[in-house]
Amino acid sequence: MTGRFTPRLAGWPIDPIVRRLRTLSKISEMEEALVRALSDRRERHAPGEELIVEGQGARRPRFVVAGWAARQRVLPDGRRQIFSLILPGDSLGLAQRSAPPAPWSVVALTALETVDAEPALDAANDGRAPGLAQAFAASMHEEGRLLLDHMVRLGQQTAYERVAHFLLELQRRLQIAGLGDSQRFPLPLTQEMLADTLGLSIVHVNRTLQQLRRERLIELRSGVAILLQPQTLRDVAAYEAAPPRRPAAAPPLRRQMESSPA
Amino acid sequence: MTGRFTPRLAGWPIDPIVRRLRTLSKISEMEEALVRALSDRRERHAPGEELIVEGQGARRPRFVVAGWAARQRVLPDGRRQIFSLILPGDSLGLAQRSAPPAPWSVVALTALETVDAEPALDAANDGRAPGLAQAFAASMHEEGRLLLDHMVRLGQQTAYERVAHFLLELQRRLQIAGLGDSQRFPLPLTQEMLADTLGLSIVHVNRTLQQLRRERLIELRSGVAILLQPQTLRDVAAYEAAPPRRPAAAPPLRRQMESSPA
DNA sequence: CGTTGTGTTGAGCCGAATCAACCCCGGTGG
DNA sequence: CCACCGGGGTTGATTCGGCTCAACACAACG
Repeated sequence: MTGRFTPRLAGWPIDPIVRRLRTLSKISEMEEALVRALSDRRERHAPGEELIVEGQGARRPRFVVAGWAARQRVLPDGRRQIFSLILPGDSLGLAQRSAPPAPWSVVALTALETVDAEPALDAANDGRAPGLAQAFAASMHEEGRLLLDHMVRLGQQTAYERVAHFLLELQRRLQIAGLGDSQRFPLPLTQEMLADTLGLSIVHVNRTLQQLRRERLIELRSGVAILLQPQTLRDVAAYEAAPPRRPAAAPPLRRQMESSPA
Repeated sequence: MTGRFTPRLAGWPIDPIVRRLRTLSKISEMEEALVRALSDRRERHAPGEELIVEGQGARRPRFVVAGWAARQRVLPDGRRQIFSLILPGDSLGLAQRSAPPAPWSVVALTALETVDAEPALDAANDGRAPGLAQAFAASMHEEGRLLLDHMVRLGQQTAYERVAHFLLELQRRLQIAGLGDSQRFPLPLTQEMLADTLGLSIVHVNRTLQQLRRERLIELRSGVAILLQPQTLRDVAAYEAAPPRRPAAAPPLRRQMESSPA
């Protein structure tokens, strides 16, 4: 389904999770074993299935082993905004244990495989797995950072910049999970999903992707994306993978907003 | 500075904080006293001052007593996106104690007054103030919800909807803090700040506000906003103050994105 | 009294949405 | 085996929301 990238190392299906956690914190042998043991409670989800329903009490925390999901909200008139994509190795509902009803839903975009993260989370919370605890904390911070990145895309960037920036984000995240390399990665999204993510129309996503292909910056074939010129993409998208460092522009102000009807 | 709304009850300057915490959780007498005692460590900030610098280690947690601030990021080319406004009663850096460098900055938009929240946070964390602990947790969830609301505005709504929706959010938050009522509230923002918040140009913010005034939905005078027809605004903005409840549209899918160069 | 910041207004342009076909492909069922 | 169907991708024509540019008004301030 997700192409040649997904299974790869048969026998180590939860590898993406371990790989990602390792980049977030130092994980002990015991902790890794604990995570690998999660594969017991595996679960499959069909595309379109809602793992978290907006306004409902939280479900149990899960890790995504394979497939993609989306955190989203749908407006009364049918418009939908995808807040973030949930990729293999990502967690889901970690912070929602004693939380109020979620103001968003999570739906499977592709065929999806998850495992119950509760045992790992418990171990982290009661001090048995400090490495995991730190990794989970880091994971939640990363999530927040990605959310803000996305907000900048939506609020400030052009379609061209948005697509470039978003592809770079996917490349980086998927490489961390052990899927794809510094250029190629699986991209099992329809243009409609991309549109709902990036706040663009389907047609315009299509044309923007074509422009990027025409300019030989990217290549798209059968669910696989290739960044032909990652650096050029980073330049056009003002993409910075790591926490940036700037001189800080602090705009002052004097008066308040006034209105005089002309 | 912020007009007739800000000081009001001289002698109870941190009232907004207490009011807001009360709506988030049940607060005991002792906890309230603890919060009121924070006014010791008051601090003033000039407009433009950066309370949190992007990429820097966290500063201590604070409550805003009076004035407005913004959580924002500035792009290399000068564009800036304001992620959220921080109003009187709001907290600042509650979750950033043992956190990595913030991927955003916080700057004072008006003259600002804050107090050190550390004593309250400590009391909440070590079990002395369970009510505060719950209020802080709720506060962080609220913050996340507002962030997602904002993302929907940026990604899916028109300028007209965005402005209406945003004004409604401000009205609700300020009323909770005890500033303004169900219609009027202080609005010490320049149109440029509004533009950077809503992802619009200054000129277009101006025209959109004028349209809302022309249609007699709002009124703006010397730093005070009045929602003349809140319900109409709610309708046009698809605004829901409380966690919504929908039938859930789950879009299925089949194939992956394909590309055939025509 | 100039200067600066903010709000306002008009003209023109452009990025992106909309509308409407059409193609290709895989699946289905007669 | 093939006609049909539906989802996804592509394309052209057209519209339009929002941006840019440019000027000007007004108030606060030094």
